[in-house]
Amino acid sequence: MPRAGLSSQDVVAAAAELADEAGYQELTMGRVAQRLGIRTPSLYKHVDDLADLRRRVATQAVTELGEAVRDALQGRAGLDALTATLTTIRAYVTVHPGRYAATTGQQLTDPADPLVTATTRLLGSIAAMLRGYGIADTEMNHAIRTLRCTIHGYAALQAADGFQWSADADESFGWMIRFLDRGLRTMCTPAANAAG
Amino acid sequence: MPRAGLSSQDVVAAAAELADEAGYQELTMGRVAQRLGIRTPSLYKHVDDLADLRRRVATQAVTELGEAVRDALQGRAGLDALTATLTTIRAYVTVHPGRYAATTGQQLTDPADPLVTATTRLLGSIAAMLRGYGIADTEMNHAIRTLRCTIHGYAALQAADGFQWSADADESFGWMIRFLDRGLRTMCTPAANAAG
DNA sequence: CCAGGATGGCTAATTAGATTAGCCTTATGA
DNA sequence: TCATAAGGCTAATCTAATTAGCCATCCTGG
Repeated sequence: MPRAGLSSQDVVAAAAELADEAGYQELTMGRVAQRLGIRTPSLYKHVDDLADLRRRVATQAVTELGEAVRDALQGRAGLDALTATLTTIRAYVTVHPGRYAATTGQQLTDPADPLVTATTRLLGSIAAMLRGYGIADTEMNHAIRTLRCTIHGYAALQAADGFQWSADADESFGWMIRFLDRGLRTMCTPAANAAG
Repeated sequence: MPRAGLSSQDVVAAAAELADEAGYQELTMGRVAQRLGIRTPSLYKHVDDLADLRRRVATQAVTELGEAVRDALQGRAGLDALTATLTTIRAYVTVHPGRYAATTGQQLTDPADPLVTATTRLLGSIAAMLRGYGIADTEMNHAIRTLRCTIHGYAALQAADGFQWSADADESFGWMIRFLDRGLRTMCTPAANAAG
């Protein structure tokens, strides 16, 4: 019988597509194997187990997202860069809800973990974007974490049920961007800090 | 043999405690039954299935959170109210990570669903808090959604791994509150809106 | 007090899904 | 050419959810 000749990458790719198409809860060893045209136990030649597969899908998602954001930031600064970042992330999660869902709930403990590396890279792009706002180095960590919460919250809610937010979801998205922009601009003026 | 005499509430309460203590991924029918001193199939006299149990835990979490926030907002306004809201939510998620984890990934489609009702109530408290900032009615939905994303993002990350954020997690939390406060204050001044 | 249904527990059995053990063929490369 | 690693397979095991059906307890009305 002809050999399929799969790599771990192929398995993860199939799993990612399945999660996007059928929902993250449908990401099972059986369905991934079926999609690849092999029997379930054969998957274990390529991934350790289901937890490993899920984590690899999450890693792929954060990696792709990081690359998309990095590309989107080319030549942009300030509000333009912020808008590009959030728009890119929204587009990614809309197209790949299953992949993003794989990232939620993952632990980020081991520094050598590829998922941690990918996350660090993505946060690095966000840091670069923030630098254009003149955020002081001492406050950079706080700003990154704050933005990360908002972005992750938006993405997680979007991935979970795509927002029921009736017709004005786009307006709310735009409002959120302006809100973040104003917050960043007022947080980095000495006067505003003194006033706080 | 003596009857345990359990109600659905008892089962959900046991499940919620288990999720907090052992982690959401350990929330299984078997472990809940064990904790209640009954056999697994007996649980089905009180809940439909595991998905139902998970959803009930999520509903309890959002309900408790809504009540805590409502209480914390008594007699407060502006930055004081914002701080109280976020501090309350952070405290809740720290004590009850498993319950909060149950809320992530739940669909909010059916308006008659208790989880949707509880979520609406919680968002209502946040709306009341925002009203103190003088947010225009036309922008209230945008503001609520934006704040919801930040809060959910923070809570989800906190519930997932409790933040690795070294020692200055408290400072970042304070920074985030000030950031939101400034954003809300500048978003509701006509001058700022005209400038944007 | 007693019949009788509803309730809430149980055991046994089924199902689905993950995982492991061990076989066997293909591909590869000394 | 043949030894061997890699990658597929079947069969079996294990865990967890779920269903079927039994039986004791409880409560209620006569």
